[in-house]
Amino acid sequence: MPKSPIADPNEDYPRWYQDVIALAALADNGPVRGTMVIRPYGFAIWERIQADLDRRIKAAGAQNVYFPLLIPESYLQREAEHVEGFSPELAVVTIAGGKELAEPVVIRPTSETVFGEQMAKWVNSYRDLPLLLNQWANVLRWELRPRLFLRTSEFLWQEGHTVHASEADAAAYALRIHLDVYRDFLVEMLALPVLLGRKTAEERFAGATNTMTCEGITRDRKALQLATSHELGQNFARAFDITYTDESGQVETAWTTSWGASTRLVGGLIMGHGDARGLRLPPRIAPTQVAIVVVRDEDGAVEKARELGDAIAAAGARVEVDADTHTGFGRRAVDWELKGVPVRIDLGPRDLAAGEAPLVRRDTGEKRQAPLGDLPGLVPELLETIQSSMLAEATAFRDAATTDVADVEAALEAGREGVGRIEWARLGPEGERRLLDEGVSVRCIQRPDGTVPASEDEPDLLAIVARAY
RNA sequence: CGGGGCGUGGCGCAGCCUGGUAGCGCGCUGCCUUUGGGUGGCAGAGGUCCCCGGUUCGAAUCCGGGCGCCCCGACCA
Repeated sequence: MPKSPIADPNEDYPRWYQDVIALAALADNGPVRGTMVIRPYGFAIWERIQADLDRRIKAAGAQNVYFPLLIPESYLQREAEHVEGFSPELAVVTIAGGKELAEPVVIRPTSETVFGEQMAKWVNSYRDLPLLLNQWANVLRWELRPRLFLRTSEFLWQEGHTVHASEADAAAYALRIHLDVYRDFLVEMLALPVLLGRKTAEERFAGATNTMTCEGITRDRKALQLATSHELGQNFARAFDITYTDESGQVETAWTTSWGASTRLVGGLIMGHGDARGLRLPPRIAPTQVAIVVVRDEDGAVEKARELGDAIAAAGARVEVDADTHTGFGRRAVDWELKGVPVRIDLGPRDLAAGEAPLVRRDTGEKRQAPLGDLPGLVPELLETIQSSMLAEATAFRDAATTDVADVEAALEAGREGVGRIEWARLGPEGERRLLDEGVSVRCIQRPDGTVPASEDEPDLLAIVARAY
């Protein structure tokens, strides 16, 4: 058993994720409080997340655009709840070009307002609708308490902004994004089981009429909001005068939505799957899926490793050959574990002589001997096994952390320890505030079958309560 | 803003109480050794001890003032 450079997760969870992040060499703290420098390996993970999400967003019909970083302060002020929600965390530029600006500009905390202003110009007729836009951009929120990846002041995300002719159409589209883009991505790619539902009025996005969430569970049994979709009603359409002429010639106010997912997903991935030895990446998102570690450069092991690597790559896996033999084997083995690479193959003279090599799973640690010739056939299959096994493990973990309860005090207890599930009718806004006082929040309300309710007033709804990052 | 703590080679820290040549581990450079789970050895480079002022023959250490950072809580994707 090698010495683990990472703290025992059972000892001190709050420190643990920092260690996992830092030691796995994904990111550093930035030069300004709360900002973050993402290293090449961390960014490779993000790029795969971004590429897959982008593909799904386009499949849902949205187009990519790019909007300004700086927003006139007056834009924010047009929607009362929105300003109120974001004012405390705005960074405001008051001087530019050496002169005091007539009107300060804020660095975007989110772009509803600039999109609103512009979309009003682009929407004239019902024929222009729906208008489905998305942008990949960085935004800034001066957070009181930043945490690497989970809540940095500056973060990179995707924000979608859409305009619709009717409330029903807007609601349907927000839900479609929520399920087909976010939920499917989280489950299929990141192997993270998610709790779906609506936010309570207390937790809703500033300016939204409905906020939907995908809540993940971290290994320390806290909730983490991984993605959200908002129905904005006509709040922004009214504030920015987004109107259209309908088929009968009537001028109507439109309905808008917005939805986003950020670099927090990398944090969610780390927190959802990491263990005491570092990252564990689900194969579909892993930049490198297979590391072939050359033990010693003897008997042509390096060449053999490259040939094997090519053969496995040809079978469809992302392979890296580690021929850095002047670094000790143990150190390199630990490095690949830290980086969470799903499969490792050790190749040295002994294996070449025997014609078989150790095939090691990162998720379970399981090691088995496999004939070299079989590897190109075995590996892709093994990667899929790991992918589904990690989802099953995370799901079982979440279920084991979840307790059904029947009253507020029990919900508080369950929420402190993990996830509590209680009938929303029994909790209610008063119960919610009681929990909030103790650091436990209602993460979402959902139907008994786990689907997203159309309103808070449906019968039999359940509230999911937990501590949150 | 409330409560704790810390500023000493790149990183992590000791030294401070009781003033007297600035140390340790990791990392880095070179050579050798070892490579199958974080090898071992030899040699070496690298520091305005956060800043300003004071006390003193002498300050990383004592005194006064300032600045910065981290952790816990309140705000939040």
